Amino acid sequence: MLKLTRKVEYALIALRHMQNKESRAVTSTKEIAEMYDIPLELLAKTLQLMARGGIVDAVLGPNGGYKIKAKLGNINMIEFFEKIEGPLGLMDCYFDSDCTQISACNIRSPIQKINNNMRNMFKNMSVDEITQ
Amino acid sequence: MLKLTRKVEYALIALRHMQNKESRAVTSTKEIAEMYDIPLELLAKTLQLMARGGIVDAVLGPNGGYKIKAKLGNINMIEFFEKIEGPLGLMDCYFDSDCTQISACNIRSPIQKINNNMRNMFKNMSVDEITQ
DNA sequence: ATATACCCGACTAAATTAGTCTGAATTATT
DNA sequence: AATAATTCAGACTAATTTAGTCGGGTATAT
Repeated sequence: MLKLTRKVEYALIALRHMQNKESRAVTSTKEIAEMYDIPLELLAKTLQLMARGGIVDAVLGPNGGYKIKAKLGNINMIEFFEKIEGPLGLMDCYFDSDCTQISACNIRSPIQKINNNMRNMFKNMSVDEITQ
Repeated sequence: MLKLTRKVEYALIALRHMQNKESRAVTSTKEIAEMYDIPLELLAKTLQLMARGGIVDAVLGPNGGYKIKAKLGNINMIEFFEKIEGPLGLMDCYFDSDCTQISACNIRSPIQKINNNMRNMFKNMSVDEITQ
């Protein structure tokens, strides 16, 4: 419970790696995958997610790759997580809520407290705090 | 990612339910399972975990059940989670660390920051803040 | 005695996450 | 123009984790 996924880990590793290069430089998926021993296809997918999310820019063709586009100090961890994994909440009843138990449930609002606390914590943390 | 498990939910529901009774009263697994439409066997297991963890007391025999034993204000959420789910960390490398990537990993210590922040948040939250 | 409740561990099923594969589109280089 | 290196996209399979079930035990009020 309460674990990050590999995709998030890989995304952070990739960003941290790119951050140590000059801003013009482009980094290929392969370079990162080999350096950190990460499955190439999976890393590719997370880089694509970051590209769609506007975090990095993709450069096509040979000698292509990615470079950081966004100001990482302006992206908080909730935004980051959600770009990569989708909506974030401690339990499902915040999304689909087709939970049959919901009418009887006595912890909905109390749980919201935990949820809010957690979201606030991550909202107050920017990506570059982690990657820098 | 970052989800609570059902066992934790069920445990909180059960505690909240018991907290609204007089302290002598005993509550059976069945009563809670029916009231909140929770699978009986699974709820039984989480109540057993709480009993082992000293959070509740079990009363055997007919008319038996559970009652709250610990001062819920003195139990923080990390302790609570760990009694029910075992060791808690955002990624596995804090426990087993037979991760082959670990030597190259560039985010170990940065991730520890997130991890600590999260643990601190939950450490500063007591169970009765949720159940009350 | 018997029935009701907790205890415990092994087992199965479902859901989620991790990882793979296949085929396409783009473009620098030759 | 052909080739090779790269990203893009989605379907697929495998592994892991979580959820839930089952069977057999122990304690005890009646």
